[in-house]
Amino acid sequence: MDDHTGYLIIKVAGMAVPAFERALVPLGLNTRQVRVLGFLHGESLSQAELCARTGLDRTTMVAVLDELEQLGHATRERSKSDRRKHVVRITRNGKAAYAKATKKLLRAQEELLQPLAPAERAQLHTLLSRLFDASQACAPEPAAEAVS
Amino acid sequence: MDDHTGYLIIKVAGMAVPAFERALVPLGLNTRQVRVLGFLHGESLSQAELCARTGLDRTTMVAVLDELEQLGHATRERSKSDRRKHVVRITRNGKAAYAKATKKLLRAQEELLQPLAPAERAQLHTLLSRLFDASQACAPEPAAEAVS
DNA sequence: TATTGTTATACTCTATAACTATA
DNA sequence: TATAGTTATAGAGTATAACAATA
Repeated sequence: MDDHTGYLIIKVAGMAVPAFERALVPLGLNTRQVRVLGFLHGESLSQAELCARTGLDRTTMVAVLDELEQLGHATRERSKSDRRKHVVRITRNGKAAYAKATKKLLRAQEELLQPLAPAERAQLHTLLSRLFDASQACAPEPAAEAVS
Repeated sequence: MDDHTGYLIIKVAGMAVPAFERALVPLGLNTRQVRVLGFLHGESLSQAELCARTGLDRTTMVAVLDELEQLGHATRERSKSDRRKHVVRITRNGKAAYAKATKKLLRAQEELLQPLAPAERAQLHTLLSRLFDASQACAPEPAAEAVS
């Protein structure tokens, strides 16, 4: 069973996940927090919209935003147009942290892919993209809108 | 961040894991059980040796073997040479179940890799092998011996 | 004293349901 | 009635420690 491609994918991912988590430890962040910050980089979103984009459920999102707020990387305030919603914004500190995190993650990825030549990395990327895109084509999600 | 290779690997693995688990549902098995059965296919091993090969810890192994024993796929008996050890053997039923499971997993893999042409699948396999082997070369584990 | 298998415990993740406030 | 956010709770999964039997 160990020589199957599907098993290899899972094994390599099993190496990647802790590598990325480790890379963020010096910043006091985890990958979930960085992922949420990434979606806030360009626009402010409600928690429900963040859930739709990240795939996290709303109870998890509450915890992640509690953490990001405490770190000073994001803020929550009531929406003026719909007072049920919280507008989540990334702070200046949050943007700086996200930039640092991106660099750390890229370096971790470099290390992970180091056994491959540049052309091979591009090949791998293309092949994985094809697999991922094919699965996304099956279950299309409507994009969420930004909020004021 | 979504366009990074490391993230793609994790995403594709996130598709593969539930696909494999789903493929085994009709057999009443999970991937962990099948993985353990695979190591028993050729030889009988103690629980500690199974742990060394599968990477599962010994408390988890107890639970997995309880399940396999109840399903009639494996047996435990005390080793004659060292009465602390349990010799774990796969049964005839267990071998049959493992054969069926392997077919199911292969079919699930076929489906997962269906977006790629045969040559591309081979390419993907080679690239992932290189990444996996490189990581294994860093942390070599001594192989466990069989037991009577 | 160390090792094997076992049990008990705790801790993390995740999923569900219930509650509030707003619409 | 439905939605957004929150809280509480229960379940699976995993890791740690303690224990009995054996070496």
